Amino acid sequence: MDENQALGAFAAISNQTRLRIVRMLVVAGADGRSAGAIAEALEGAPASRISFHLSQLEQAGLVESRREGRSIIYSAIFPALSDLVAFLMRDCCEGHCAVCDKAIALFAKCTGRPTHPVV
Amino acid sequence: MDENQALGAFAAISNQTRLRIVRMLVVAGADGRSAGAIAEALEGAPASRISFHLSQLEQAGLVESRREGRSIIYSAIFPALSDLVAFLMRDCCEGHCAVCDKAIALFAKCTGRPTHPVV
DNA sequence: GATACATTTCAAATGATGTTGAACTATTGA
DNA sequence: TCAATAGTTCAACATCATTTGAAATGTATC
Repeated sequence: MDENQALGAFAAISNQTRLRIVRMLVVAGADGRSAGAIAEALEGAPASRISFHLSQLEQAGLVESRREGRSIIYSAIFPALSDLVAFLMRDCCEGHCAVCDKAIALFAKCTGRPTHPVV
Repeated sequence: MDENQALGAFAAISNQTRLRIVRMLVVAGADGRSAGAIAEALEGAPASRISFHLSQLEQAGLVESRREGRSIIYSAIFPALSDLVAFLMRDCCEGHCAVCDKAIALFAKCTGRPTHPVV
């Protein structure tokens, strides 16, 4: 992850609607959630607005989409989230912080599947 | 950390100058860095601009400042950073992701001091 | 192949953010 | 107390992001 990707990703989650979507998709894991279900969870939001924000998130590399029948299913890209955290905390305390190093390494192992092996 | 604090924090680090400052202060650890030293590292930036961004970061709760003689020293607020990460990844995979839970718990232990005990 | 459903695209209006230099405040030391 | 150093505040200007409904696209079902 380079600086521009990180800036795009942070800009993406600095909007209320988009932050809510990302958190929703983090909880949903690899299964993801359809655009319609996302819009419904964010009650009162017109479809065009959700679509705009979903495409911003996809642009930022934080979520991906796949078509399933009439629906489009969005899911979080977990490696992108862990890279983002790593970008922010890298070289913490002049590189002498073993605790952060460990946390960064652990985040890199989250795949979005609850069944992944516990390290 | 509530949603509004998280939104403010993400907005803060979605600007190039501010992201560079935060990363610089993450590396610097608890010692921090003076406003002048920060401006110098970001060559070409007028003092008023750095000052504006530092106050935005302080407003967002990500950095704090203390006066030392003529200088004002800024440093990262490490618990705020770890809370921010936790806010984003909380309840990952419907709460069934032991790896993320572990990583979140570790980040909470980083104090910004390279000498803190390795857990 | 017509209809309903799920979602995206578009253009116009609105609102929020970032940059600049000049003037201001606070601290130190001669 | 005067000058030098370190940062901050201000107001004007420029730029970018968000919301909206209406129209368009792609997919399933009758």
